[in-house]
Amino acid sequence: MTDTAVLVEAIDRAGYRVTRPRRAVAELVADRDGHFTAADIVVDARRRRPGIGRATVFRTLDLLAEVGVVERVDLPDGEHAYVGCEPSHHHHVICTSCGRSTDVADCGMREVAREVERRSGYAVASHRLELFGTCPDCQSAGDREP
Amino acid sequence: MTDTAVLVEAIDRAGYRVTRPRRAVAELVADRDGHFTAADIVVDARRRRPGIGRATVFRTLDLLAEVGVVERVDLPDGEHAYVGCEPSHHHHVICTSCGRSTDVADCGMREVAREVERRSGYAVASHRLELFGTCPDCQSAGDREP
DNA sequence: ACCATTACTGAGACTGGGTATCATTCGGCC
DNA sequence: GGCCGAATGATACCCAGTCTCAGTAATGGT
Repeated sequence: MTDTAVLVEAIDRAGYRVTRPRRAVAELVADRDGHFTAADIVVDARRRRPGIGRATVFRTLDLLAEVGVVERVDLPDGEHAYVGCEPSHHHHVICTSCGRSTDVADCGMREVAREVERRSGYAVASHRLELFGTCPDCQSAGDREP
Repeated sequence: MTDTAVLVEAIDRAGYRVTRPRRAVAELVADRDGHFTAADIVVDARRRRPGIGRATVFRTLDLLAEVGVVERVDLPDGEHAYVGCEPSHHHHVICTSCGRSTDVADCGMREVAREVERRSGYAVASHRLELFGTCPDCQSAGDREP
């Protein structure tokens, strides 16, 4: 969960207008804990902020992603989702049990990429890494009631 | 590009029926060089093998993925695509210029995953890694005509 | 070679995510 | 307060992927 103000400020700082609908979407995103889909936010919006159009939700999520305070991830089942995050290069570990996600720094990916370049001859420009597993909370919960 | 026979045999070996439409899709997949989408194959099929239903193409691609001779990847733009590959754990480097892809072994991902576990407390169960860059051919082509 | 079983197929309807259009509104600067 | 263009929302639309179901054909047994 991120703070609404951070999201709004990122929009502002990037030179985009801070409008009522964008504020509303930012708030809904901030209230989310783990990963969420555009559809989730659309539902939230319909319930808690009627009057906000579907298209606007999609546009605002795109915007938040562009601004770097939210990132698109692909779940193992191929579904597109978003997670709130800090605007710097990093990856995500996603809990397959509760959906929460945590940012992690590069953790040696630089070396892996270099090794791949050496072996394949490719000039690696970017990569996408997503890790899936069980978060600490769900691990202890699982231990107690298996 | 993979050999049609390998694809067909994988289907057979897994206990599925080797039917005419499946053979046809396998052939179209084998003829593809880089990554391709389901839509690509649907188009190919309509042109070169009229009579094969859209649903069948999707079903067969799923099947090939399940059998492990083809893998689903997510392109940087979020598009779902497939690449032909050997049936073992590995990752892909995808050329953003020509679309060709190459398999690469783990290259130290084990260590990265362990490091992530240490830092985040998550029990990492699986990961998805895709690398994007320029393949050797496109690099030298780019050097010549920039 | 024939048959029976049943997995597989094709056509088309359907769903759901995402985008395009366009008249209207409203944020932000003067 | 007023202007102007960016942003909005309603809706139509598009495309990927799935479901349904009656018809078909690949296997395995004989």
